Amino acid sequence: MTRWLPDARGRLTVAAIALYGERGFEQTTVAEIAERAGVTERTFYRHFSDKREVLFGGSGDLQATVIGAIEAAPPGRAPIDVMGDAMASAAALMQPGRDHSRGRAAVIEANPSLQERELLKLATLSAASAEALRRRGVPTLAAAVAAEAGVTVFKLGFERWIADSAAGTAGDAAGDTLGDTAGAAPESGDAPDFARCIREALDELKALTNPSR
Amino acid sequence: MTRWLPDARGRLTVAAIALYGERGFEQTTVAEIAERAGVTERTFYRHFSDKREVLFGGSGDLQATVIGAIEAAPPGRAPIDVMGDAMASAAALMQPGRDHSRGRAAVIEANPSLQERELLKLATLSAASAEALRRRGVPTLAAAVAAEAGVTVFKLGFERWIADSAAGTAGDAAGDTLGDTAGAAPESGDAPDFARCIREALDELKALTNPSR
DNA sequence: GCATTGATGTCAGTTTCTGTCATCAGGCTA
DNA sequence: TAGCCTGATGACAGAAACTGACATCAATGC
Repeated sequence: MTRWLPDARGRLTVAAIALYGERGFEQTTVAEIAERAGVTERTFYRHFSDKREVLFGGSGDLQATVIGAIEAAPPGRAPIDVMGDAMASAAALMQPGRDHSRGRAAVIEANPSLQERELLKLATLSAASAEALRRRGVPTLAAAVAAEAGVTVFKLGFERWIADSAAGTAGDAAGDTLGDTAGAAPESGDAPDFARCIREALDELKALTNPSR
Repeated sequence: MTRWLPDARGRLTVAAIALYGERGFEQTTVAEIAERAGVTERTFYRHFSDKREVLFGGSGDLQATVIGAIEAAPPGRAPIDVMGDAMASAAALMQPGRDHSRGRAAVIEANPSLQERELLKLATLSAASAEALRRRGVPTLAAAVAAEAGVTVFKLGFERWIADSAAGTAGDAAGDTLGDTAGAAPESGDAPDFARCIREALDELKALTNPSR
């Protein structure tokens, strides 16, 4: 007979996201999260370093995927394309969890203190990616710039992936804060493909820095 | 007769930086900062939203300078150069406070929670810069990318400006984590010029994204 | 003179986060 | 089977970060 229900960490994550969404991050106490998950407040802090970290439990996996993809890239490939491919492969893993990602992003967007944490995670990812590129022989500055570009592409692609396309019926183009409406949703009503969003963002970034051809 | 000593905010800032440097950020309590500044803890929180914010009191001025420079730039100038000039003009204002900046940077580098705050400030600066570029007629995506590049250049230039060149006698080249030793210090023993560091970083970034010529 | 204002003090209270020790199911070994 | 770890959790105390409410009183303006 088990002494406790399994996967306390998972229950804490679910409870936290639900409560943050229902009543807001600041209006939720750790004690409430713990209670809904059926554990003690102390147990929350054994699984997560603080109240924000519970929203970023997947960042380790994300980084591992990206770094692995960089290391597995063919030797001759340009750094920026290595980054693009790596981000696209991470995106593919996230594709099934689009609803989860949307809810999470909405919570983060509403709270500067969560944005801080997200920026730190992305900066860490960028630094680790640059280091991985360097191990492939890319010079220091070029590696840092390519890694930063890759993270930027990830952000841009994520925004498009998450953007409310085909939420209701067809023809809803309101709330498009990014200027032009993108493709990336072949059939109206389907969820857009994250990896494709990233590749599109990368192409546009390339066109921008190399307008001649 | 004045009821309180003037400039409580300034005294709090000085006290905080001193204590954070002496015994570390986490080992310092707000009560200690307030005591050294001759005020109560409550007054600290009237001037700064939290314990970290006291290190970022100048970020408002920095952003105002950058945005002002963007708006004052000649109409035809390329967005990336507008950003470079804007960052250089902000750098000029910071030049006299190099020692202060170094101490502050050391404290931030040692504390992830302060790095978070710094990343948020820089992201805010980037977003505001992009908005200012957009008001000049730069398309949305190009504005965002140029602004991001400008902030990156600021970071790179700052690292070089702060790097320990000519601390003791001549010929000390240890601790150079950035690969090649930069110029930017015409006479050995002088503090490097921040604006020049930024222009150099910008030139290298340009060379990187446009290797052909 | 006198009311108003604004920066600060005072104090109680909530919440976040940490250190420490106790508990006890499951697994391992004799 | 008995007995000893181990690891995850509970229980509890406490420091420190922050907040809200009200009081104080020099300076300012009428």
